[in-house]
Amino acid sequence: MQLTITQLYQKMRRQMGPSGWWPADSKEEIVIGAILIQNTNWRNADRALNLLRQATGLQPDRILALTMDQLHDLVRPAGFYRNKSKALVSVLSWLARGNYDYPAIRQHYGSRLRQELRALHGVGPETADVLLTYIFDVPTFISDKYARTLFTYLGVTGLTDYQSLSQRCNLPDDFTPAMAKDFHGLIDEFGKVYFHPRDKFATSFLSDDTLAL
DNA sequence: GGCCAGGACACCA
DNA sequence: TGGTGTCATGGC
Repeated sequence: MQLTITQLYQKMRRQMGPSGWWPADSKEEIVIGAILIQNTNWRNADRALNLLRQATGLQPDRILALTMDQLHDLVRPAGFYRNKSKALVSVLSWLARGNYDYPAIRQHYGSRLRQELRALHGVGPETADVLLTYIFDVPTFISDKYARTLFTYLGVTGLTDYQSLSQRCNLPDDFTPAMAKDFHGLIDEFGKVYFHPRDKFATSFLSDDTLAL
């Protein structure tokens, strides 16, 4: 069957249930996790997250009070620890300037919020969209590797990099923040189950479907 | 022992 | 404006 974005979301939601994404106890934990997870498996990112939790309770001001050597040691298990430490400092100190008042920050920057996020060190196109969706409640389609693989699986061609899909896929206006969060979670959970390195296109409940963008 | 994981950036032409 | 190299760890 030929599906729209909304129909695809509904079908995945029916088959898989709520994704529960992003699993975290606070928005600050999501911000930190979004940086630690970059190009890294969750096991390693979670190790670093737990080291940071033990050391600081994941309180941004306590993280910003660490020396760079201390931060490096905590972030190390996640890999790219120099880059990620620098990214944590740049993003958390920017949020600190807004007193971690996310609605107020969103209000202040308005439609320029994404470009402000992109200007922070360590925030590329994907992390910016993750922060928009999960921190600022701006429903955004996150065209990460799993999304591109899924959409290719559904017959969409030419999805070579992040922006190739990002430019073509906007969420319908009726997508709420909760739906956007859930949709991304479902896409990534689907990818983990059905897209293995050796068998990228396993049989699934979407095998007979195509997608219309 | 190579490949990969919920990317981003510096450098270069 | 794009293409390529680098950043790092741990599991399989």
